[in-house]
This record gives sequence, C-alpha cells and structure tokens, in this order.
Amino acid sequence: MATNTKTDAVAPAVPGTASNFLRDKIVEDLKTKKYGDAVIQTRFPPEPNGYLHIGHAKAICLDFGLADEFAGRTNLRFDDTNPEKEEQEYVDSIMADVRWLGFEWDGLYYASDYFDQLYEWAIKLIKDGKAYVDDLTADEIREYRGTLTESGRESPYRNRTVEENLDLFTRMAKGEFPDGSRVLRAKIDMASPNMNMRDPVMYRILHASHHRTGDKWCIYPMYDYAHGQSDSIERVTHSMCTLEFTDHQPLYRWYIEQLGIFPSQQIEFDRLNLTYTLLSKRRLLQLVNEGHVRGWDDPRMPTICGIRRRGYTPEAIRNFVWAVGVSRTNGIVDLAMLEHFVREDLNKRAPRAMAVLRPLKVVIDNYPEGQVEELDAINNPEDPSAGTRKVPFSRELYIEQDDFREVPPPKYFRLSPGREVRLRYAYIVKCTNVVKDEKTGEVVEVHITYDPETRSGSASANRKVKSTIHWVSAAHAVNAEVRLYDTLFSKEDPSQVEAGKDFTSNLNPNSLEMVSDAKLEPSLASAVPGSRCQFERLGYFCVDPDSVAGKSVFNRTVALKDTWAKIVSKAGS
RNA sequence: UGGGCGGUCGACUAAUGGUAGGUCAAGUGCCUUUGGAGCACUUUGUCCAGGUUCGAAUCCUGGCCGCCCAGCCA
Repeated sequence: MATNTKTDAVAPAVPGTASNFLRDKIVEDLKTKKYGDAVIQTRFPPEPNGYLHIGHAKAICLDFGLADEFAGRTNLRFDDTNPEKEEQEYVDSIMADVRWLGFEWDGLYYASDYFDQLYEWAIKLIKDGKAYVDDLTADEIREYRGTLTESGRESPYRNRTVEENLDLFTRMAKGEFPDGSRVLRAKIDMASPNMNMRDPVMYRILHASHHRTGDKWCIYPMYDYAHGQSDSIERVTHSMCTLEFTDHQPLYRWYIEQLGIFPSQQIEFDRLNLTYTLLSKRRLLQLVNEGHVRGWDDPRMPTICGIRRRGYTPEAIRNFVWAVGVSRTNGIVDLAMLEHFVREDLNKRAPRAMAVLRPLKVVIDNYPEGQVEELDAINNPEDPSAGTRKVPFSRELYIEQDDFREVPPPKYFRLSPGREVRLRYAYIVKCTNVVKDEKTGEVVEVHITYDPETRSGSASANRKVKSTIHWVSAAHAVNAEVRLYDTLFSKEDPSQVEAGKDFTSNLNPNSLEMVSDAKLEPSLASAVPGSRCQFERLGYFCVDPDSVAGKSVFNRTVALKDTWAKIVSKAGS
C-alpha cells in the first residue's frame, strides 16, 4: 500500500502569516537594529530527562520557525545542568524527534559545554562581592528565604570575605565537601518581592557523574545561573520560553548585566494545553511507570514518538501549531483542532483501501460461484496521480456489521432487508434474506442479489442509491489486528480530580480497543510499518511496528468525520 | 492575602484609538459511487463599573476572575 505516501519528508516549515507578538517583537528589533546587523538567533533548550511531547512541538516550531522566517539561526542546546536526571537516551530521542518534525539545528550545544566558562564567571562574581558561599542547610535556606508575604533574612554567611568565598568555592569544586553541605549564592536582595531574587543558589555540590563531563565536576550550576549565560555565549537574540519563567526574567538579566556579556533577551509565551490530554513530564512518566500505557511511544501518549506511532504527520503538527497561535493567556485547545489538521493532511495524501473491522458474511446468491472479477479502485480521489488498483470481487464478501440492520432506524441508509445499496467500486445489491444464529437470534449471514448492469463505471451504473458501503472479498481477505484509540482520559481537563484521588482516576477505560480479526483487501498485505492509508469510510490508519510477517497491526490515527454518529447521538439525547 | 502575568464567539487567535475578522467546533443547505472530502450560508464574543475621546477591545481609575512564584528541579 502506502509505499507511495510522501511520508515524513522534511518539508520546510511554513509558519502561519497571522500576526503574533513574538513575530512582532522580532520585526521591531530588526527595525530598531537592537542587535545591530546580527541575524536572529534562537535556541531550543530541552532538558534531556524525558521525551518530547506536543507541547514541545509548539516551542520547536516557534524557535525554529520564527528564526527561519527571518533568515536567522537556531541552536539545539541541551540544558544538562542536573546530572542526576539526565541521560544520553533522551538526548538521542530528542534529536530524532526534532528532525522528524522537520527541523535541523544550526549549532548543537550542551549547557555542560559551558561549565568552565560558568565557573570562571562565578569566580568573577565572587571577586566583585556579588556571590558568596553559604553553609546553611537546605532547610535553613528555605526558612531564611521567607514567604510570599514576608521578606527573607540574610544568611549569617552572607558577609564572608572575598578571600574566604574564593577559598571555599574552589574547594567545593575540588570535592572537599559532601553533597548539600554548602552552596554558592548570588548576593542580591533577601527582601525582594520576587522570590527568585532572594539570593538565588548558583551552584550546588553534587558528587554525581554527568552524562557528558563524567566526573570532572562535583559542583553543578542551577538553571538560572546557566541559562541566560548560555544564551549569551551563543549570542541568542530571542530566547523564548514558557510563561512560568516570567518571574525569572529579572534574574536572567541580572547575571548578564553583572557579567557585562551579550544581552540576550528572554520572551515568554503560553504553553500548549489540549483537552483530554496531560502534558507534564512527571505525569507522563507516571503513566509509563505504572503501566497505564505501553511505553513512551504508546499511540495514546501525547509524546512526539507516541503521536508518530499513532500515524500523525509532522506537517499536520506544524500546521496545527501555527493555527493555534501564540499569546500570553492560559488556554486549552480543543483536541478536535489537532484532529482536524491530521485529517486535512492525510486526506490529501493517504491512499485509500477497503477494510472491514467487524466482519459480517454476505453471499451474493445470483453471482456465479467461483467467479472473480478484478475491479478498478481509485487510490486517492483527492490526488489523481495516485492512480488506481485492482480489487478482487467474488460471491462471498465481508461487510461491516454496522452497515447492516435488520430493522433500520430512521435515516439509516445502509443495507437492510429489501433495501439496495452500492458496494463500493462494484455493483448495486439488494438484501433478500438473512441467516440467524438459532440460539442467539443474531444475524450471522446476509444474502443479497446483485444487478449485473450496475457495475461501477459502466454506462448503466448511474442509478442512484442512498448509500455506498465498503466490503472485502472473503476468499481474498487478509487478516489483521487493528487498534482503535480513544482519548487517554475521559475528562476534558484530566488534572481536575476529586479530593483524595489523582489524575489516573480520570483515565479512560476504553482508550484502546483491540480488533483482532479485521479483514483487509489483499493490496494491504505488504504494508510496511509506518505507512499510512485511509480505510474507506472508517478513518486513517497506519501500520504499527508490532506487525510481523503474516499479521499486520494497524493503528487508527483518527476516524473520519461521522455524520451518522452525529445523527445517532442527537436522536439519543 | 507580597510580587508577577493574563481576561475578545463554545475553543484558540487577530484587530496596536477608526467596519470586532480568521481557524476549529456547532447548525443549515448544496454536492457526492466514502453518511468521507469539498462548497455556500448561519448562530454566538470585547469580564464588570466608571472616566477620557467625535470615536475605546485598545488609553485611565476602581473592582472581579484566572494562572505562576516560597527546589540545593528545569
């Protein structure tokens, strides 16, 4: 099948043209030559302690997309200042995900590349009397910090001499002191209403091996002490981050000003939130660890790898991000918006095929036994260049159980006794009678007759019928497993929980439905993992890597819009 | 309740003192050999109260509501 799908091609990012405040800011800075003739420089700064998710995709599109738009540059910089949580595995997956999304970085850096420079700058701040070694314990520091409404108190170690601070700090770096025994703090203002300015910790002692610097260091810089300077070293002009860092901006600037280095500027934007979705590393990790999902790349996960396995395309994600836009308000985007953009993309390029998820046997009583016709089917009505294929048709078929009702409800146009429908790409057929299970009364076989004059494409095929249904020839059908997904959570905002419960109580028990014996048209037999197609009338599907020779596994990426389902739910309500 | 940041259709987002527009969702109709796709049309909005102004979503004042901050996490 989908070997002709233009999958995962690295297409250029096409940012939306709608105005947004980040673009406006860049335009203004360019106009006023805030950075002279320097090009726009951005960076995407993930911490390598987890997998990227759709929220990061927004940041990636903004960081790379906006720089691209202004012929600027974007670095990928791993914010690896905490050796206890960071691993190479995450570094590799992050690089793969960024590339899959369609972006390529100009420079690849690590905050740890700057540990030497950061250390020298710490020495300078000490010499300038702007940093000191504090012997208070973590608990004491917290106590001295004060609260949101009361100012803090100065540490008794705050006024050590430069010489003593220098001695202590260099010995901290040499490993003379145990973890947690001392920290280096910036000397700013313990009475600041901004907690971040109450003598923030710059360095802590951590006798831990770092994924890149090994055992060279036993002191590690804090995020605030590392981030702005890293930006500055890379001459980042627009350092975009999410809203929760707004309060850190004064500190970001303070370090840069005290050091007199390149004045990178931080600009905050709102995080992406999605209905029925949780986007926090901690909770995602919990879902994986507690086995609520099968792993980081479970197709129900909002991780980039999960979404990829689900069958989403990078183009769909990028289009979604630009459509959602960016601002400084905390909102929650309707999942339907994301689904719209996958459908839009896949509709244009996913080849069509016929597949029956819940088979119901159909016998065409007046069709010659043993006869097989190879019918022409269109691969993609939206794309004539996708061509056609042959689909075998014979006396015994499978149709979808849903496509037959012994007693049709109002507005039901599919097959039922005495009614006519068209079999897609084949004939108009009429239901003559049904065979039921003696015990259960369930319809197990449907008998129909066909009108040989109505073969698709023939001159006399124009008779109108109320509906067209899909089918698969029983003798030629390929068996497959199909996994149908619903939202992972059943609450629009999964973080809203009853007292005493946690977010896992909002898990949707029906988020995964396994269909083990779906019947596919034979052209689907050789589908390779990752390839996508539309099962006509059902939705977009992609081949899962769990597939083995002879038994394909398909994931439903997203269902087609379903007008009938709407009619049913309206009638029911 | 100290500080910071916000509040525009159901959702997201434009309008930068001068016609409140777009996308998604919802609805109606057209079309259709996918109840898909497409097309057309429609409904719904400036948090509240004052003020400035010829004119306010936009500026001012005062409220109300929401989010973030007290890691040696990022």
